[in-house]
Parts: sequence; C-alpha cells; structure tokens
Amino acid sequence: MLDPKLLRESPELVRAAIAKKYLEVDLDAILALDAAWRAQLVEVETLRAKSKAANTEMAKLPKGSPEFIAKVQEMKAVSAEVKAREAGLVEIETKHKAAMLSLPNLPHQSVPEGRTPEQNVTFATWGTCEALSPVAKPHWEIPGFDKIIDFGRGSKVTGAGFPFYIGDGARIVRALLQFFLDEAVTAGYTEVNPPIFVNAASATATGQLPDKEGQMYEAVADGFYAVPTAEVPLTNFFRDEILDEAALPVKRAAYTPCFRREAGSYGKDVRGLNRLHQFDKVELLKWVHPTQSYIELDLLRADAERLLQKLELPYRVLLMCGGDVGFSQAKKYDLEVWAAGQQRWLEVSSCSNFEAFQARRAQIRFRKGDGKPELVHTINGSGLAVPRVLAALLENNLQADGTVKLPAALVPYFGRDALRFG
RNA sequence: GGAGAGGUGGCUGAGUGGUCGAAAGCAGCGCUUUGCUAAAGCGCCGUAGGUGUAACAGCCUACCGGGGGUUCGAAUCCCCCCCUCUCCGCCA
Repeated sequence: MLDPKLLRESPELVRAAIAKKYLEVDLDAILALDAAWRAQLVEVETLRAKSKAANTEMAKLPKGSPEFIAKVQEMKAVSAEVKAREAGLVEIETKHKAAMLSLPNLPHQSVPEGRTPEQNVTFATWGTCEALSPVAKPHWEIPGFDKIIDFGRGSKVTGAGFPFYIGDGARIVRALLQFFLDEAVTAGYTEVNPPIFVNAASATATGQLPDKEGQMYEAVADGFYAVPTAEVPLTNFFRDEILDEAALPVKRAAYTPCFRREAGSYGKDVRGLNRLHQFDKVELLKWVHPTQSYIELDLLRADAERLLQKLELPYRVLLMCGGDVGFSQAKKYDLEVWAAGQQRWLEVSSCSNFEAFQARRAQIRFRKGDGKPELVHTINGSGLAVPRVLAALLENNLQADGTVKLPAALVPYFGRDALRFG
C-alpha cells in the first residue's frame, strides 16, 4: 500500500510513477474518494465529540434527576444520528481502502523505462553459454528422464504440473535444497521452516490479495491459501510487530514447496520442469532499515548469484524495466540461468525491494532512536527455485554416456558425482 | 471434536456500566543528587487516523483478541468467531 499522505500531497508524482509501470489506475477517482472520506470523518467525529462531552456531564448528575432524564432524551437523538452517519462513513471507508489496496507500488528511480520484457536491461552475465554440452537436449527429451521425474503418474494422482521425483530425481532435489539452505545460513540468514498454508490477512499483507486469489490454491473450508512462495509466511512472521532498530537487518531463509495455479499461463514454456503447479524453493528475506534497502537488495542478489556460480551454471541478471516490475515491487532483478538443451534462459530467482509497500500493509515497523515507529523495508529473492535449476543442470551437464555430471559443490550433498536415469 | 479457564499498553498485571486511554510494577527516556563498575529521588513515557503547523505544539476521534448487539453511555452486559492454556477424545 502507498502512503496515503504522499498520494494526497503529491498526486502528480504518484501518477507519473504508476505510468512508468504501464498500469491503468483511476487516480482522480481515488483522490475524490479520499476527500469525501475525510469530510465525512470530520462530521462523524464532531458528532461523537458532542455526545462524549454530554456523557461526561451526565456522569456527574444524579441518576434519576430531571436534568439527567432530559439529557438522556436529548442524547438519544444525537446517538441515532451518529449511528446513521457512521454507516455512511463505513461504506466510503471500505471503498477507499479497497482503492488504496488496488494501487501498485511505485518504481524506484533507478528502474529503466520500458513496457515489455524485451526492454529489460541485461545488468550482468556470468559464465559462457557456448560449448556447454555437445549432446545437450531439452531435459524432457533425455532418455530415461521420466524414470526419475514422472509427469504421467503425477498427472494421474493429482493433475498436470505435479510430478513425482524418483530415485536420483528425488535425491537431487533434496541435495539442491540442502545446499541452498546451508549456503543461506553461511551467508547469515536464519533458517525457518514456516507454515505452508496462510490466512487471508497474511496473503493481503504481502500483496497476493485482493485480486490475485486466482493464482493460489485455496482450502475453502478453513479459509487458508497454499503458499505460492515462502515469502508470504516469512514476511508475515513480524506482521503487526515493532522491531528493534539495532536488530536490523533481520535475515531469514526458508524452504517451502510453492503452489501456483498459473491460471492463464498455458503456452510454450510449460514443458517439463519449466513451469509447475508445485515446486520447491528456498526463499531469502530481509527486513531492513529504509536507508539501507537498496544496498541490501544488491547484497541479497549477490547471495543468490553465488549459488549459481557454485553450481557452475551460466546466468544473466536482468534489471526489470518499469513495465515488467511487479505490482508490489519498487525494483526487481531476475536471475536467469542458461539451459543449453532448450537454448533459452530460465528464470530461477527474482530479487526485489518492496520498500515500505508490504510493511505498510503488514504494519511491520521498527522503533527509531527518538522512539517513533517507522515502517521497515522488505526485500526478498529466491535462493533458489529447484526445478529450473535442475533443468539447467540436466541439459548443460549431460554427458555422452547419458549421465549428468554434477558440479563439485553438489557432490557432497548428492553423494556421487553423476546423476543417472533409471 | 467435547468440557473448563483465560486473552488489557514493550512486558507483568489491576479494573464487572459513566469522572478509564485505562491503577501499580518492570523496562525505556530525561533531570537532580551522591558517586569507582551502581543507587536514590523527581518527571516523562501506547498506537493509529483526522485537524492543525514551515516543522513542533495543540485540538478531536478511534482502539482493552476480532466482529456484531444492548444502552444516553461498554474494557466492563449479551451473541458469534479466532487464539492460548488444562483435561478428555483422536492421531503422525
């Protein structure tokens, strides 16, 4: 959520910033709503003050006295009017709040102009994409692939996009997760194992609700949502809390399975491990001092990049242009790994600064030296998502003998230096 | 799932219809005094919104788990829900 005061005092600044994201927003309607809400608020509060003053007076009068009885009669009318006007106030307040929740976060000034993914800026590259594997092919075409990752059985048991991992397939998933978590802890993140269902308040705080409920699986009977990312339970850990300034930055990492309905995203990039409804991911998250958030964003991105470097996977870093920065983010980098078989980049991490957008919704604050609470900034990024990393490993490291050679960093976790199919 | 007890400010904890935004203690902040790793005394000390201000201040309103209700008036009474604890049931 945006700072209502900023919107009120600098609407043109907000309008320009939203335009940079190429999002349609009726700002004038929201401003009108804001003005109407404040006018009604003043009316209701004036009435309340009147009845409150009368009540204080009445408390001093003898209960059955004529003055008392007269006052009761008089105040009955005021009370009724308060009630009537409160109803109108609640109505406009609800609209106003919904409108504020519909406003996206403003992009940071360092976000490049642009409307489409093609206009994202290649910020950095690492490794070389050529001559990775002479026998590289899309991972789903590797002989024996379905012996270790079984989409057919997953589809029977649950549905499309819910594969079984078997044997070395299951083992490599576990090895990657453990590697990711160990690296995160080494980098100073505290490991957390969070709930994988969250309530509506949590999903609202991080920006999944309202409007994006169609992207989450919902346990209707209980009002819970299956987490689309560990970001949701992790960020909400401190919801409605005030942190110590000295404790910042707070750094945490969590593994969870992630559940995404991916409604409307069926298309060319859904084959194999490229896009799943359930996948494993380690998420890195920081609660930071507002003055430090862009430094901390770079540090977090470096933490994610280091994983790819240790896995010896070529990758590039994209700085997302205004049109491709998400609804809640102020700035976003994507890490994309090269998949030699598909000859394409696969997004494996998205590192974002939300500034105070989530913190305001979630009321996560810290107490400053002068004692006043102030909103923190939240930063998060994958570190990393398993299936696409696995896809790149399978494609880039495929050997002529049909096995997949594993990078040295993974060998202690996997227990062998090569993965076999079947 | 059943029965009982409870949810009050950063923490502990009073408060069963009006003078309660809420005693007291702890923690924190400021001042004073004495002074060797500290003690005593005094004062201040919730959050949010609105209004107001150059910015403070001030003023107003709301908030005692959440939501409704009764009443001129609710932390206090009634209803529903959530959560915590104890016991029972079930269960990895």
